[in-house]
Amino acid sequence: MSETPMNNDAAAVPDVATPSPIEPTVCFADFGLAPEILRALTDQGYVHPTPIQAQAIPVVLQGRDVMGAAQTGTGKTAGFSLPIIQLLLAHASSSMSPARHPVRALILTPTRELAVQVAENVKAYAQHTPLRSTVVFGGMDMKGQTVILKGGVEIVIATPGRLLDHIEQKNVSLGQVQMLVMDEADRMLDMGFLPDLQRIINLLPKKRQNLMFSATFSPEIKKLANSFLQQPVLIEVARSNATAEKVTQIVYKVDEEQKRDVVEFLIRQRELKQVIIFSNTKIGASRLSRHLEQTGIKASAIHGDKTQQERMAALEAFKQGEIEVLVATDVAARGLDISDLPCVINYDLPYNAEDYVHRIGRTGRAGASGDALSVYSDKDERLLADIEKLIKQDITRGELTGFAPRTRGRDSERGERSERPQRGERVERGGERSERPPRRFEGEARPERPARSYGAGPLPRREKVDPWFLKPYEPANAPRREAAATDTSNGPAKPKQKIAALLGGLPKPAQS
DNA sequence: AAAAAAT
Repeated sequence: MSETPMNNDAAAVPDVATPSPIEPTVCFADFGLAPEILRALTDQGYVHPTPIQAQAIPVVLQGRDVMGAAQTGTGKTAGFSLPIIQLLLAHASSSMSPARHPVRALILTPTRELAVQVAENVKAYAQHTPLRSTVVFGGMDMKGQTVILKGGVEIVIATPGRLLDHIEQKNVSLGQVQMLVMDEADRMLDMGFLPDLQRIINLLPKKRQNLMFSATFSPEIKKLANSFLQQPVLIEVARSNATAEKVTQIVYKVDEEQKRDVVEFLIRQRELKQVIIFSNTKIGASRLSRHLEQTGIKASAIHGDKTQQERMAALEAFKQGEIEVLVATDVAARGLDISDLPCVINYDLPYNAEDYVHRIGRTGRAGASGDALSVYSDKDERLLADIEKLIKQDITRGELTGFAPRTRGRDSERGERSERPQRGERVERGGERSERPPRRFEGEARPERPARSYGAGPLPRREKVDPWFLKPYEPANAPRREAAATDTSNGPAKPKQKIAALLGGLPKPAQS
């Protein structure tokens, strides 16, 4: 409910149309929220809180720390931002002076997109209040962010790295922060943000309210919670590893080379107009997206090699319905506010079984039904077994009735050619794509490839290229991030092993 | 074995 619904048409049912039948009907008006906040909620047509909101809002208003187990789409964002706004409102200043607008609430998120979404929600909820909020994240010019920070804001939503950058440059001070939110804390640990988190937390006043949200409860998360939450109230909405019951899951076993065509077939057969396809690799996402476009399906890729502008443009185009297919890496698996999709497709089975749950959590939300389709091949049997073990259910094996594997004559050459990574090939830019007519490479050399890349003569036979070769060269002995290492006595992203040490020298469990 | 994030 806090999350903006995908379909904004008037006929769309609000996320929370049906309050739990056991509970008496609760309204936002029952929480004693300020009229300005209720007005913002009314503006958006929200009346009834989701379960997590109903639980979290009163607890946060009491000033208690919270450990929340909830995924995106449960209304978590409103669950913490509404009471935060309410609490800050009690001492809001209407003065224009920056000094009167110190940062009082800090919300940290693992990914940039999530930060933007949370910020949009906060802004909407606080629109009738004098509270100011802003979002800071990497990949964008610092200047605009700096101006806003220096102007004074009460609520900052940030990804950790860029926030530290601003702190170091004295663009922002966190000495007055009263409330800290760590959203998707498990994800932040996975991504090696712990050292950054520690540095940020060290800059906050000791006396503050802490809210931590996590989709899973690994031992690491529990340690983190113990280290900085004070007698937290545990709020749990749905079991973290439970798959939504309304999601119909089907897996299709196909030849590895056919995955692409099968995905295309599924999109056409089901006439999918809003679907996310997950790929395990950035390059795979780009290629599949390009292939779909060549077959006339409006598609775009989103992953970490895209510029921030491209990522935001793709997301927006998808939300607007300008593109039908968003091919994504796991940048979009969690947190991203793309929900209520009728269908999600796994082009690759995720290496982490848990990610499967997160991926298919994009569909079948709020009582709606959804389909999660996956294609896999022989070599993925193990991954599938892991997934089924985690979700404790067998997934239906689907039959591809009507799918005609392409018997390619010379056509196969085109297929292979466009699939192979080209030397010097870059991830395609979002902008030029729409203007580019579908192209075929009927065996001819791509015009833009410089001939000297391969020297004179026929193209060398290309063996199966490992995409990692296409990464920029990094000397193995480069003294990477040494400064950061000395600073925190912790290197970069070495999550699991270092966590115990960071959390205060807990005795290591005796195991190898 | 990959991806995400500060540059």
